[in-house]
Amino acid sequence: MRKPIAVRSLYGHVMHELGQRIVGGKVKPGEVLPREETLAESLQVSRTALREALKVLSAKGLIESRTGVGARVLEKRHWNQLDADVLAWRCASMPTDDFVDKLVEMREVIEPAAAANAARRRSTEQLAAIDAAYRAMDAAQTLDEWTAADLQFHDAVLHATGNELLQSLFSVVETALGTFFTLSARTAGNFKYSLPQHQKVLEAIRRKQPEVARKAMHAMIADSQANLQHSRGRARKKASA
Amino acid sequence: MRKPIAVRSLYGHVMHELGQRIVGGKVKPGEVLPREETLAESLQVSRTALREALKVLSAKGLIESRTGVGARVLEKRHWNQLDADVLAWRCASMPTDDFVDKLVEMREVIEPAAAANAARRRSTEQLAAIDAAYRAMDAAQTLDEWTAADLQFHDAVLHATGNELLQSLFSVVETALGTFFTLSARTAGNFKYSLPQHQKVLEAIRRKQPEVARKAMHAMIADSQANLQHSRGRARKKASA
DNA sequence: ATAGTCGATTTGTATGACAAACCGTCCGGG
DNA sequence: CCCGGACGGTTTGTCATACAAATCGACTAT
Repeated sequence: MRKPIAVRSLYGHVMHELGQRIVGGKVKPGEVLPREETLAESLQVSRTALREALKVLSAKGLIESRTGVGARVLEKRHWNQLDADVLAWRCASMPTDDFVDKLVEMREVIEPAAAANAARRRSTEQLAAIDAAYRAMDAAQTLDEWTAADLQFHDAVLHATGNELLQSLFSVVETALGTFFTLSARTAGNFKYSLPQHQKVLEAIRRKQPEVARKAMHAMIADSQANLQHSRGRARKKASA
Repeated sequence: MRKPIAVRSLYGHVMHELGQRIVGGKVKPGEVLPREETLAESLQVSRTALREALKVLSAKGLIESRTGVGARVLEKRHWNQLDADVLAWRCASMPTDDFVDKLVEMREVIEPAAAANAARRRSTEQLAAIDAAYRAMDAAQTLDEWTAADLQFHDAVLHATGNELLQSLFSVVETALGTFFTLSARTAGNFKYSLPQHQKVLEAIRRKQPEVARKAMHAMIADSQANLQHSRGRARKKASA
């Protein structure tokens, strides 16, 4: 009796399975899922476990259960699009260019503003955290180390704003950076190319220069976007060749 | 604050009760809740209903259940701060000045950027929706009508960005506007005073002038913030008198 | 033709039972 | 004395079953 290593709880498995089906478009908004008893049987779990999964999906705004009717898939407009799971499900298959653009746009809204606020209000400890992340990026030997340190850097900047609401948007930044690493052309060859840009952000926050920090962060995002466009072009050419 | 739903499901009641206790600070991060059987008894529900509530709270990042240990309240850093329920619970009692400032800050990050993007990309239908909301604000006779139309206006602007991730931040804007209406000094006397500012945003979006729209939205938020500061001053004076 | 009623369907809640994971304790060996 | 492993109590995780409540559609009476 072997169990997968990445052990998730039973209900977690069910939730992911159904969540991916919905977000992936296998069942469309307006449709109703099979009745709980049937679903539970087809997923090999008890109705209890299934129902807990449905409750959480309902909390994420994906479905709505009504007695006598069933669980209906809600319109995308009701989905909790910023939820980490929902974002992950949207990236489960290769994300569309359209979606990547929206992620980049979110970064452009969030991160320059965050950098500016961080430059205004960062504490000494918060600056130290950003600095530590920067040094970890500098010291990174592998792509994995770099990725982890990069995420830590952006998280530390959000944290330094002192606004926990802003920090909760990290799931968006995380997803955006994740797809960037997946799609980007340069990551394989020279994954450290954006280090100087990170340094500029760090220094601006250290010196408490909000507008400098904002522009530095903006430049960094714009550059990574250009990078994406570039690799997109290559992918196109490759596909049509 | 307004009550969205009159009758809630049983598990919904339990979830709100526990959610408020946690967010309100009655049980602090690190503490563990009583065991499920005890909690269920004290809340007069079955373990089934209680567990569904706990699952959803867990999905919102408020608690973590581990077998053999119990349900532990997580650090605030893990909370899903952008969740509509979590925001509502933070406003359940009179929100702290600190929290209101953070809400305003979020608006300053989100809405000017959204207005600019809306001005860039709005469709004819999306513009019509913003226009309709504006006219509803103009025609409002009561504070309730105004409030509803105002929310609709800001939602329509977010929608017009065409970025559903951005639109999911409406819960934040909604909460911010809600506390504004609760706390603001001017709402009682002349609740329509911000109509011209909304008109400027509308016109800029109509004319597809991103930077004009951004500045108009920014001015609107800055003004409402000033308004809040003003009523805060009065509240202070009153309290110390 | 329409309103009201009834019944079939599906979710909501309750209850009891057991499995699985966790924690502290106790015990034995070094 | 110190330390590691086994053991048992505690708590959550999952399952099975039963019934209550809500909903929708069809049928009936007027």
